[in-house]
Amino acid sequence: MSTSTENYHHGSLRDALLKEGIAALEGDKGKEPSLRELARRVGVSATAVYRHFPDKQALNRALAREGSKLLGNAQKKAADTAPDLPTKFALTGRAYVRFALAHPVLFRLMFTQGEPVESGEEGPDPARELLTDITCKLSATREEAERLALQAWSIAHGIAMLMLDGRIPADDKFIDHLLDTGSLFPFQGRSSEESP
Amino acid sequence: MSTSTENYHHGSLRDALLKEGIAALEGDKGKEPSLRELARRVGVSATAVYRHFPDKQALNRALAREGSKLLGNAQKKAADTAPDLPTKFALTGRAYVRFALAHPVLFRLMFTQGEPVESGEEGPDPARELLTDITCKLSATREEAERLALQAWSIAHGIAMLMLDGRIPADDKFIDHLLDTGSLFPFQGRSSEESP
DNA sequence: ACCTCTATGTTTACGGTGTTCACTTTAGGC
DNA sequence: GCCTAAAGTGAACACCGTAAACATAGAGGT
Repeated sequence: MSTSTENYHHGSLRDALLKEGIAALEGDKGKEPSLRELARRVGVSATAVYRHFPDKQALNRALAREGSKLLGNAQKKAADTAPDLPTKFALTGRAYVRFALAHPVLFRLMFTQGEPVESGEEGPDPARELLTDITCKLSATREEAERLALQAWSIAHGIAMLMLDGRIPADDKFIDHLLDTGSLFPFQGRSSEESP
Repeated sequence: MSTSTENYHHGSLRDALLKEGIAALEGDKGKEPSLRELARRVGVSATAVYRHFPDKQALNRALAREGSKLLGNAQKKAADTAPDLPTKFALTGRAYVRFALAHPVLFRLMFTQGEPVESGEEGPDPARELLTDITCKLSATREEAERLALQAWSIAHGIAMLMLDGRIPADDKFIDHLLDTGSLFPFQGRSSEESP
């Protein structure tokens, strides 16, 4: 009984906290759980958390990194279903916004608590890598690729945020309507259809 | 001595709270002040606040509305310096992002605490009105105008948020670089220069 | 002029939070 | 089989938002 769960001593508390933390963030409530609440859920005293994270912010950062992985996977999966690059590009953006709507609290946390731009340190953001990877193949110059990537990111992020904040109807069709920037990205045709 | 400040009994507490609240949000700290802290600053007991706002969220909403006015003014001022519509459009977007960078906490509050999309009720958002006003004149159909407005809003908002969250360098030149969406909006030329 | 009534502000209190500190337990290496 | 360092505990502190009961002052009718 020392393999995984059940016996927190030695081993699993940190993972258990992350797992329960993510689960809590997915919960219907629009609020992130408190440190104490989280400890309660996992059946441990509040202060035990401090054996694994220096403070709540560190916990949140870990959760945010977990979320980045999830987002990266979602986008990768979306991109893999696309036949050509332009479609990959479009589906990637759509997956981004959909992820935000599907995990609102986690998504917010990812950007509120994330690392402060000095990219190097932590594991590289997979979502960002995928994006620049695509735009590099789509653009002539490296400069244009970077600009394209950041502009696309901005649009998707803006749509996601405005929808999360209730400023724009969070409608699935509406996502596509807004993401279809027509002439902005010349390669982006009216080709691909809705995926299920 | 009953005209304005000095004697809170009868009159000015609500306004004083809003004023001090905005001031606190502008303060260097990246954190919104607590209810109690705010009351302390204004020299009143914590519970006195509840005579003017049902709860903290209501106070925040009032502050958010105040912020919207400020943003609206900033954009209007920016738009007024522009000779033609396309330039108005461009400068409006730029003013939006710059406002966010200049008042990060307030800007966040405006969208975190704002009314839930059912526009009607409160005073109409001046910034949004200005934007749709411009895009209506720029687009042929009403539909295209609305789409243009929301797409432009999304880009600006995305840039603002990503910069606030430290995902993108919050550089002044960079704002223009990203906001220049080239062919997206055909009318948008390379005409206008930097404003002081 | 008085008395009253209501709007405004105060004190006290409760449950919740993040975090610190001194302590106990426990698992694994010698 | 000890012993030590890692892992978990409980009490305590300073905050927070909010509720309830109380205090006061100022306007307005009589």
